[in-house]
Amino acid sequence: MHADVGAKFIHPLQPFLLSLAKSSKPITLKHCNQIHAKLVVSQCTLQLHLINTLLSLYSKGGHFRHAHHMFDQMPHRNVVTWTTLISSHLRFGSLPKAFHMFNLMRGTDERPNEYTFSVLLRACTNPALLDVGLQIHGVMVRSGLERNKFAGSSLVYMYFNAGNDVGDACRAFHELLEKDLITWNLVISGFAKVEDFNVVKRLFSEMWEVHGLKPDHSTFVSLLKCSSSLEEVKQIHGLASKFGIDIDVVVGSALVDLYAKCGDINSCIKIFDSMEEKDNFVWCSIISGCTKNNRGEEAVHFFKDMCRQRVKLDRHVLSSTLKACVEIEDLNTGVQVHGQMIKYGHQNDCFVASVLLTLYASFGELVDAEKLFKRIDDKDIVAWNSMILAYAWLEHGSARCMQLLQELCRTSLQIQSSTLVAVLKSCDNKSDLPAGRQIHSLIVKSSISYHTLAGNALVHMYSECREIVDAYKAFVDIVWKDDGSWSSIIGSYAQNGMESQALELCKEMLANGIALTSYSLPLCISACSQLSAIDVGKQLHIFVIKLGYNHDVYVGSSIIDMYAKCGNVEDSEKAFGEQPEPNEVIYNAVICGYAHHGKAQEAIEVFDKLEKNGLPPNHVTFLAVLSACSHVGYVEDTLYFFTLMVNKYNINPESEHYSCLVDAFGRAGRLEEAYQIVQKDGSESAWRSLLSACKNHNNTKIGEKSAMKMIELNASDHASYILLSNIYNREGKWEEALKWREKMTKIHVKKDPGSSWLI
DNA sequence: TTAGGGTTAG
Repeated sequence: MHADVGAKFIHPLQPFLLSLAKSSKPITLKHCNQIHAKLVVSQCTLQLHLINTLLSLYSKGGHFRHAHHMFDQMPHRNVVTWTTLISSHLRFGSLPKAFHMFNLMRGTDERPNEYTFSVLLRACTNPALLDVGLQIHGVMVRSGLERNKFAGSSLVYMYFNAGNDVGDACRAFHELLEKDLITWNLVISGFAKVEDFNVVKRLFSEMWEVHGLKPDHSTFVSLLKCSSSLEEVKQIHGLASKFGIDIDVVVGSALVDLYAKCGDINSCIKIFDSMEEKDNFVWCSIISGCTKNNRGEEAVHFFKDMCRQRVKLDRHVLSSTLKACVEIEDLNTGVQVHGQMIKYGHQNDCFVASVLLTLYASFGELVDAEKLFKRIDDKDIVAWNSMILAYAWLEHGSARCMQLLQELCRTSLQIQSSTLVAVLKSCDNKSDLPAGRQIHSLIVKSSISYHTLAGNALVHMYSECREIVDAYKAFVDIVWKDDGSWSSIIGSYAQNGMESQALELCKEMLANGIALTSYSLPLCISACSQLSAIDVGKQLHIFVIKLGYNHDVYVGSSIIDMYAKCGNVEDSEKAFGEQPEPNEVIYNAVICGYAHHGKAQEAIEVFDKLEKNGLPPNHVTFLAVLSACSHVGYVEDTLYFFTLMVNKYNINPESEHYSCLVDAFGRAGRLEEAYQIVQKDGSESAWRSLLSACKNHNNTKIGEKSAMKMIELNASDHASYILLSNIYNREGKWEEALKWREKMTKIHVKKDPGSSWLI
């Protein structure tokens, strides 16, 4: 005779202990020890129900070793003691120890009850543990607890999550002797996970209308989980309001998330604002919801609100905010978030650090990105992908990408197709072709070559490496060609001098039922520009209007450029005038057009307009306006814009900018000044401009220097030899002239035959 | 006294 001698007697500590056990707050070790001491002092250590409660307090507070130690010291144990400790092992993540305990228990007189089975089955919720779950099911049948409400509903849960057939879960559900709300919710959630909206709706009606069980927040969350359209979300939202559950923090959070996924950001914000209680989930949902709907600024705004309200930030909120910073290119807020990461101890968290790494890398802060990557605690495949992508953005980053890929192969992580796609992005130069081919073979080996994304990346890589035949082969291999696949191959042809073939592919794409998009349209339109194919260009322009892409800046700028290059300045101007919100790319296109047509005055006027609209001109804008001015011999204007670029806009002049300046001075015959400028830059193109000016102004002295320099920089360029020999010819220095012509033949440099053609 | 369902991030 032993245990629970005072079981019927209610000890003064019991209500207190129970209230602690029911509380959701974890209890400190000190507090647990104090209670333990009180039980010892009041000689209650033989009252098993009190000791069991204390055991569960130790376990729930995370004081696992103390719980285990206490268990070892206990002279008497009942089924509750064993179940509590098994649950404690599972809470701590040790499945083998939990099952070991279960086996030890079966060696005693204590029989497992419905709670014991429930705890064990809850641990078997992944397919790898289905066998274990089946064994427990067998033991349960022998215990006669299979149809028990608790044990049986855990069986339903196990089959939904670990099983491969919802039929097993349904059978377990129908066998149950008693079904409560939680049991119904389990089966509804099970079908919601497999996105069977019709079954979910039928179960919902049966539960409420036939069995009279009132749905709760959990039921609605499952209903929301499998709704896919805005209409369905609105329906469920209405139903939840009827039951008065729409204000629940969990349902509200799910609603915010789903409205965002359906693109109805206004409803999201409305629900968010109406919620009295806001937890981290809902803050995270609103922040990521805004980001998903291209409202990154608002996402950042919500984050700052959250900080002002001194809400504790978790890893979900931090990573969502950082994602918004990446989208809107907001480094300042990103740095603030970094501060908060350190404050809350999340600086080495994989989810958070991976996005911060991407943000730093996108601003070229590679050292910071690398530091973050090195410190990430348990790097997962996404963290590796982020770092590979960071290297891929670098110029000549392929070697580092390949090195990282090798390191990754040495880990136990499974490489994803996105990993290889990231490495392929770094192969953007002819010299990267061997690396690109290596990745191609890896893609074939890992049988993802038929994946659309991997195939598109291969086409793009071969195109960047100027291997058009291989690009086309990779394109042919893609089983499901999407808009991206077609755009990649059209771009590949258009950018490698095969514009008419690009337009043929465009026709083929349309015949295959793939519509023109904002990606493929600019490529096709610019192919027309190169070919001066104004008729096709006009047809594409009609498509643009029909499909509603006329306000897209990429499409718009390609149209402006196409008309200008085809010689139709009026239509180019008209297309410009139709842009509601022109950005700098649109302005650049029109300025370039004027430059092509020698309309310097108009180019300058558009430049002024751009500045007045508060848009920052970039290096392309300056190249356009400088070339417009230099072509017509506006020396002072060219100099003015060059100075403006350097002094006001802090743009470092590139060789092309210097060449324009040299060209302007050269055309005006101010060759000494031009010569001074060329020496500042020293590029081939600047010397070329100077040489051609010398030829036009018969300047032998500087011309000779320029040609020599040109030959030194590029010995295989025929132009310098010819220009030099022409200069000597004009001077009457025939022998010199002949010498340079002979030199040219010797090193197999031949003058390109001139060519011109029109469609 | 032990147990079961739900929402968020890269």
